[in-house]
Amino acid sequence: MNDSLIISNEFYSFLTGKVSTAISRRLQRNLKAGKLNITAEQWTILYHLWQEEGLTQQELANLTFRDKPSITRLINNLEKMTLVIRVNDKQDRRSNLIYLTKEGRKLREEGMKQSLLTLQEATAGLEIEELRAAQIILDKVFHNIK
Amino acid sequence: MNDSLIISNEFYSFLTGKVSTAISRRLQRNLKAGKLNITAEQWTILYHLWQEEGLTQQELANLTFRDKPSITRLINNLEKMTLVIRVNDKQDRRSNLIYLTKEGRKLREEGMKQSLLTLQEATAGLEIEELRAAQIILDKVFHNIK
DNA sequence: ATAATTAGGTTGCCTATGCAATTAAACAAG
DNA sequence: CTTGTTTAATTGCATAGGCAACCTAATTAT
Repeated sequence: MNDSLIISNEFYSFLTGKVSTAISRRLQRNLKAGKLNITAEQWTILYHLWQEEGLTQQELANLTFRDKPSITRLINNLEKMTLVIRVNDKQDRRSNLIYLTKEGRKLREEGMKQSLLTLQEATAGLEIEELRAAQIILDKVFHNIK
Repeated sequence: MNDSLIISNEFYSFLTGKVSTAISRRLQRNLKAGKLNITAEQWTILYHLWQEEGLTQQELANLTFRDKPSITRLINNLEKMTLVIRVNDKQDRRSNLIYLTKEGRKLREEGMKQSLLTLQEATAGLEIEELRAAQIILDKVFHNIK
């Protein structure tokens, strides 16, 4: 058994979600503490819309690494909550352009605040260089299997 | 805006599941290619049982970082598939001890093979030292927010 | 002993996800 | 044109997840 096998179990458990689900749950808790009634997944959609509105569902799927049906349902729920609206694209009638409602825009400040807090909690005591190093390694992993 | 904010977006997207969902999907595909009709989540349960049978559901919950209801349902499905069985603990009648069936044990070789393949695909071209470094950093993150 | 608390599991409710199949619009080729 | 292909989105089906409430068995305290 070589070195890569020796470390595999531990490393595997990290990559298969241990850390990311912990972060996701923490984000969820922080959002709730900030009186935001949205899920962590809904946050990822809103996050991109807070940066740029009028994205198509396909673009949101690419940005959040989900499949199209997942986006359809997330947008369904966000629309029910009147945080976003679908606007049919006049240029390409197959596409929906997703816009925030006033209500959706109002959540931006608190949403960004709670996600930044989550990030700070997650990376407390870590050096910038460590974070960069981890990012580079994870990036390589992602490109291997994406 | 300080350094930690500058890198936050990228790093955040990695931590919130980009890499782990990619691995999970790859594992799922590899299991299927190996003719194993189990989900990646079921694999994580079987993985621990292949190492030690007779674990309680609570122990499996701790090992896989899931809550108890999630384990209840995973075991329900695995039991329906006749891969595991619940055995009521005579010492502590609150607990179920989970054992593999013959059929469940038979999946071990192929299951481990496909997960090892997935790990190798994910970490191709990476140095052992890089993996160790990433593991240490992710471990710190996990301990910050677990 | 008995009451109060803790611990293991289950159920209900709601959200999220992946895959496969489908519809409808856009585009390309003949 | 019109046929064939690609692309955006939706729907169906099945699994999985968290949280809260609950039940029962075990443990602790009085």
